[in-house]
Amino acid sequence: MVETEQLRAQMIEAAEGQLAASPDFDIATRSVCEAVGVTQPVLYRLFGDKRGLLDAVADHGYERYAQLKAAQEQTGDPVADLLAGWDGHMAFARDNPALYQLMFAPRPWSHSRARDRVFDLLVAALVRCAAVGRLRIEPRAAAEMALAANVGIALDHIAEPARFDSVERSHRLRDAVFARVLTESPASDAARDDEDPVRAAARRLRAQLQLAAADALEPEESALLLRWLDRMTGSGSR
Amino acid sequence: MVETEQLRAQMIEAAEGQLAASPDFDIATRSVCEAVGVTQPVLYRLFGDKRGLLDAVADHGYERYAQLKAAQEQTGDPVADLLAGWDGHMAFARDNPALYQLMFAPRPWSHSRARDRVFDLLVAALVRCAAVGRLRIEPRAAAEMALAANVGIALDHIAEPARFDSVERSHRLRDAVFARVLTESPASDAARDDEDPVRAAARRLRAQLQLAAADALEPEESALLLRWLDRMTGSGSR
DNA sequence: CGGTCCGTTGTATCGGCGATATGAATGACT
DNA sequence: AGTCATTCATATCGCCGATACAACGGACCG
Repeated sequence: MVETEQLRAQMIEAAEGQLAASPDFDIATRSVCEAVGVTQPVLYRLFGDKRGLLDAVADHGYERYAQLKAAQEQTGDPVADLLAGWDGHMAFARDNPALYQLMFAPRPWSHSRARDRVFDLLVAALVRCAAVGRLRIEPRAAAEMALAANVGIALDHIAEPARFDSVERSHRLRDAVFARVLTESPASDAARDDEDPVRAAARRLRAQLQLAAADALEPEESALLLRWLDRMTGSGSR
Repeated sequence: MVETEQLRAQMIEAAEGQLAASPDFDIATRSVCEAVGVTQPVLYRLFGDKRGLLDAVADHGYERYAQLKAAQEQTGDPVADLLAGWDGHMAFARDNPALYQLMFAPRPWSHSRARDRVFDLLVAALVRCAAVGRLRIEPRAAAEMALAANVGIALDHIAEPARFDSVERSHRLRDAVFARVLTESPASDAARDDEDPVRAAARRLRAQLQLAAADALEPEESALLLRWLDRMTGSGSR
């Protein structure tokens, strides 16, 4: 039944369109079914219930989000990519406010992993920064900070789109977060004065290993090495 | 008609209680009316529609928020009050997730000014910091950054309460924002440059310990540490 | 003191919603 | 060709937000 998958896609697309058009950020299952010419039980067979449909819409929103990110993160400088990623996130929220809220605002009983996948995308971008020695803290901790701040300012902007200095506000918060997350200059000198240089070197090696596995080591050896590096860098958060 | 205002308060209280108990962060007007023994038209006369009721609940939530803030922001150090305000905001979100989302998540056509009043509270706290020369940027710009970041990490925490290092995450973002917002040391102090960094760090750690106890230390150890920090920061300058 | 008028309340109901039971229809497999 | 499982459409249920309407009650005025 390939047609089933096409029908799923059609209903998700219709739901997303109606969600973007709806002023109250909500849709009716009846309306979605009528838009694609099927009856309600079809929806409940394909998605379980309304929440299942919304989860599918949120996951589909991640697909477009990932495409937008993949289309623009191609610079050689990972730090520039990171800053551009913040602005791209804001642009996505501005262009799809209802979908954005569906993806990033807490919904009870939501099974959508859209936010986690965006988190993983951000972690990858931060690991690329760590590989060139520009990251000061663990990538996952940095991603938690940056994503939370980005979502916060984006929801703020959705709630009050009348503000004129929204870009400046966004950049002020962005720079504040990344000033604490990133190092000032390219770490040709890897050692910061107030930190253990051994620890910094270990962190950099771990980032490199996350980007590309070490060919010279067996998988078991790599796993043990990563555990050692975790202990050396004191990463409490998984 | 004083009874009208009492009825309003009763309905708001009932709505807030049912909102906190409801797992889907939603309430039914019928249920609220039954809880206080009135019929539905009464609700629509007092609040206009369901959104009016929710706006009233959000504004009432601000009252409790303001009481919580007024109860704890009484230290002499405005910077310590600011940091404590961040943690108090997180505690409010943790204890009232549904109410918090009602107050701070974007709701279409919402006329509640709860968020703006919280913003004003934050501006006032930042102005007090500026009064002692600790603020680097304009209070309103600083409040926009801090509130957006605080809401972002709070909503993140509501969505995934299973995280264990939530306090560390919150403090990381908090420190990142305020590091850009605040100056390192009192600007009125002429000898700012030759201030002992150890003393500054000790002062900062003492402020941290006043906000939240150190989990890694025993109570006796924390007490001894506080005495040491008092000696390190006490005499000498200001 | 009594009548009229206006605001308030309760009853009943409307239209829409999410979700589902149930019989008809379709297609595959034996 | 017949049987069975799957899928679909009709009809419906229960709940919700919101409202029309008439009965009730008190205030004001003659």
